[in-house]
Amino acid sequence: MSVKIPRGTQDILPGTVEKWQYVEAIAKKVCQNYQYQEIRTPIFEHTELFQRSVGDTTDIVQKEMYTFNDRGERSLTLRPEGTAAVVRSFVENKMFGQPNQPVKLFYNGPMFRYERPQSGRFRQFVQFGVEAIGSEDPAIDAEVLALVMDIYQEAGLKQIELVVNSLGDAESRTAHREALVNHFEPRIGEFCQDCQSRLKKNPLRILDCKKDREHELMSSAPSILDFLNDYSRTYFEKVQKYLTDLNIPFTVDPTLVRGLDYYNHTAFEVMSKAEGFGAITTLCGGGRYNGLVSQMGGPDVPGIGFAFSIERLLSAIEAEGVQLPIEQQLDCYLVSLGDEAKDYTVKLLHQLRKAGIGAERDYQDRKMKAQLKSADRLNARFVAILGEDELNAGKINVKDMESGEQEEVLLDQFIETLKTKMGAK
RNA sequence: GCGGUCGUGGCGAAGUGGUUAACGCAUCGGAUUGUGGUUCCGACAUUCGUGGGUUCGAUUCCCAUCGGUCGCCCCA
Repeated sequence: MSVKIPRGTQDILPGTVEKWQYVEAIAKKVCQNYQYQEIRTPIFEHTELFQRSVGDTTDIVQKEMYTFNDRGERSLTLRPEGTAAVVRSFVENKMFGQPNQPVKLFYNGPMFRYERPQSGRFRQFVQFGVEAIGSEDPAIDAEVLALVMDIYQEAGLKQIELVVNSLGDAESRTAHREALVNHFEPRIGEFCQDCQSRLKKNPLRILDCKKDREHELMSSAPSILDFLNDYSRTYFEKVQKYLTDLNIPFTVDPTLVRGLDYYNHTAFEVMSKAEGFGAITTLCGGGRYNGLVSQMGGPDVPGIGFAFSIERLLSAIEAEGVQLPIEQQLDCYLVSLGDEAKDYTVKLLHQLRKAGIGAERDYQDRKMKAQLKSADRLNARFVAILGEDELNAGKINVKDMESGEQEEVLLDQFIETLKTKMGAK
């Protein structure tokens, strides 16, 4: 049996790759408008980087990492997310010393998680992400949120929802967590298995359990928003004010949790509301990570960022029925008949291309009818037909595939004529 | 890590324990010795994911395995 593609990975073939190029170009363009610059970091990092930043107890670190030892017995890991590496690079390259702060970066590249594939989930997937490191101004939070919503809007998505929450600082979170445990623990036996394990791991998750949604303890559970200290609350209110000023619709969801340890204060998700999108509706996740930079050995500078997967963006585009303007077109298809003409076509084709004209020919030695069929399939605007008769007369037939009109021109004037015709259209 | 479901030509998709595995699309050839997108005719799976078992005989039944797909945990 032949070797097949590894589980959870995919080939992106011509016909589909154009969609990727299109949305990636949009994302880069929007980042340029917001003055974010691209950063490229390695596909793999020292395992320790993710253990320390993402968190030892998270699912990502505990069961989803592609970890291996290299020949020097170093433990390396294919990156499961982007923020850790960007922060590592920020510290390692001393970007905190650059004149313009915050440092505003974006990245686009493959991430790897060992999981069972399902709708919207792969083992290798591409994340486009943004990080703004070095500012703790609610305005930068709003900017980052505006940025991602801009990308989705430019991509044509309408049925999306921005959900925000504040996780507060470490102090607020600890107090809230304690309150949650106290609230649920006495009657945790009435909840599902998942919730029972959530109580210790991440009690906040109990709140968005699908099975125990109706339990009376749910609605009476303490909200994180009641545990925010003055600074956290004011900060969150300012972020919301700015979003409102920017006319960016959003909803506050006090049960919104982020899966990685380093988040605090502003946390957010963008969800798709499109019909039939599948069980996983999160398109984008992000939040603030004050403290991560210092934890990685840098100065105590704050940061905020997000990441979305191109796969899910494209799924959302498909679910909403958005048509991307990526029609392929060919300027000129060269039809040749007879050995002499075919030989001549080699040169002519090259001349066309050098003149900036997209050109193609037949390499299967097929009949004229079949060559025209190919031209049609390639969506050729013009076809140039060169047979023995034309060649002997120093001429070539130029056919407009839309009107069907055909004109015989001198070979010497062929390229100029074609350019004129193309410009006229 | 757990569960549902599926696995037949390039694609979509019928089908049966038994000598030739429907059909549609696509492709290629011809009708039209040099003119496309329409039409007509013709060609196109020693083979039914892989391995094993039951059987006189399996693509069809059973088991295992791999993979797709959908869901759970979790997440982009």
